[in-house]
Amino acid sequence: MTYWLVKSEPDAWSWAQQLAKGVEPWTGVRNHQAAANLRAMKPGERAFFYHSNQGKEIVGIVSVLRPAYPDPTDTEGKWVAVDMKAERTLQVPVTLARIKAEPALADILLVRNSRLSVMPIPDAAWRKICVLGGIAP
DNA sequence: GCCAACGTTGGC
DNA sequence: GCCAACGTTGGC
Repeated sequence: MTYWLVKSEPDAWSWAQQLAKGVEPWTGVRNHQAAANLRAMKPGERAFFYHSNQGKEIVGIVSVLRPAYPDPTDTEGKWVAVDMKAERTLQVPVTLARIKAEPALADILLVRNSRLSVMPIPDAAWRKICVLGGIAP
């Protein structure tokens, strides 16, 4: 069971929209490392939903409803999408600043590689962020 | 708005 | 195959 984090610019797709819609295809990933992570996702695995650019905070949790399939927005057919389902909203959003202030979280890819949009999150970091977010892991 | 980090493109 | 130029992402 791997935990994940996915980024979305709230201008393009916000947590409020995800909550309202429930299930949404996660499309448009055009980076090989991120795409490899999408391909590794299994149904039922969970991911933090992070608002990039505006907010810069983890706001919710989604789960993988449908694993990797050809991204319908890719005409060449070489990239993949997954379907994400809204699970729950964090009691307290966990900001990037808060994460950076936490020595135990200094090594996560969100901090180490700010440009990666889909990444795995180690179990211990997942639990820590859930605590910071005011929810049970 | 700026810029660092990173990926991609194209000339050689 | 190297690397400079350029574009994009995303934090500040």
